[in-house]
Amino acid sequence: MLADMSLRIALLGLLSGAGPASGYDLAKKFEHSLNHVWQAGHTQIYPELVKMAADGLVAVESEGARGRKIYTITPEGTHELRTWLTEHQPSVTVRSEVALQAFLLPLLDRKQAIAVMERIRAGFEARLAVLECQPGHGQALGRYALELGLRQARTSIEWADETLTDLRRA
Amino acid sequence: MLADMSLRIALLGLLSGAGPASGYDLAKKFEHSLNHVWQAGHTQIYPELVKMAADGLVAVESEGARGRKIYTITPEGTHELRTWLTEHQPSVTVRSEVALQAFLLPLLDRKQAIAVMERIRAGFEARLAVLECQPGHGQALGRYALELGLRQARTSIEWADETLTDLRRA
DNA sequence: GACGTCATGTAATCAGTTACATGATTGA
DNA sequence: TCAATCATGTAACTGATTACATGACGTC
Repeated sequence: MLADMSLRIALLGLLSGAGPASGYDLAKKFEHSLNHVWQAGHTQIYPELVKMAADGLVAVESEGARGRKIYTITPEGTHELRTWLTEHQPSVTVRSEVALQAFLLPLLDRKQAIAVMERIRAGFEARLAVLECQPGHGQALGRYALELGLRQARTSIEWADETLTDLRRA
Repeated sequence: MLADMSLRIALLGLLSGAGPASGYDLAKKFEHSLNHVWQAGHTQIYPELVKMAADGLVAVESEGARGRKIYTITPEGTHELRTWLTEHQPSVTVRSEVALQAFLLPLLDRKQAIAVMERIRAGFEARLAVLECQPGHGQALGRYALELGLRQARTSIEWADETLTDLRRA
């Protein structure tokens, strides 16, 4: 078993939850429903599907028009997915440019710090707007993650507002 | 200018905010104060400092005992840092294993889903405990980011609790 | 002298992004 | 016929992790 399985798991999860799909379809789903959870472009997805097929986790169900290849999850793939979900302790490596800017904010003078915080706030606001427009509130896959994203966005906006108040008062 | 400056910026920020330091010192600071914002080990930091010195952003101030090299930020380094802070629009690429598990949770049956959520909750609780023990509440650098981290951890725990209630009711 | 911490580095590998490349189909 | 979208891929590069390697200094 590989060390970092996240991309495979995300792909297996989509195939399991939303049925057979092509690499192209999966890339679209990454762009839309998965974007606040994990990211991957088609250049990463296509080769990964080939490797996963070689490992027996997925199989090409059929080849449609325009060379479209429909992948299905195999029983081994389903097993791998379940094992990861129930047994893998998720790592908590954070790498956030926003948090980094917040971390370094005290290096700036008051006026500049306020301007940076306002931009950060606007970013969170935009993110919240995107999540609110997202379907999947009632949808099976992704509804819990969406709720978490919404709450974190709202919390972040509150934090930005209070930080701005603090900066303006000082 | 490079595309991804985050590691450089983090190093410049630490040198600017906490004064001259060795690669070893900087690696320690990454482990302690920066860990909830950005991650980097010494194997990434040492070569990066060499490149940054070549680019004139930092300079070796002195060489101490045991081959210890003390780096200082240069005026060009300070300029690069300020420019990034005030002008760079932070990217919002999220890659969270926890959120991925939450996303895929509906694939599991009720009992398993509850067990996974309990583990996720425990993870957030542990994270909160670490952040609460962290100094830097009053400290210059990192206090805003710490406050954001604390709020997000608390929000995540609330989300986990309500999700658990929801799962148990169903 | 042995152990732990301080202190620096390289090499191999893996994950992820950007740029490049090709061709089919659909609709204006 | 032209443009947009569908659909797949490769190659080069950058960022990050893991494993390996070395040696100095302090203290028990």
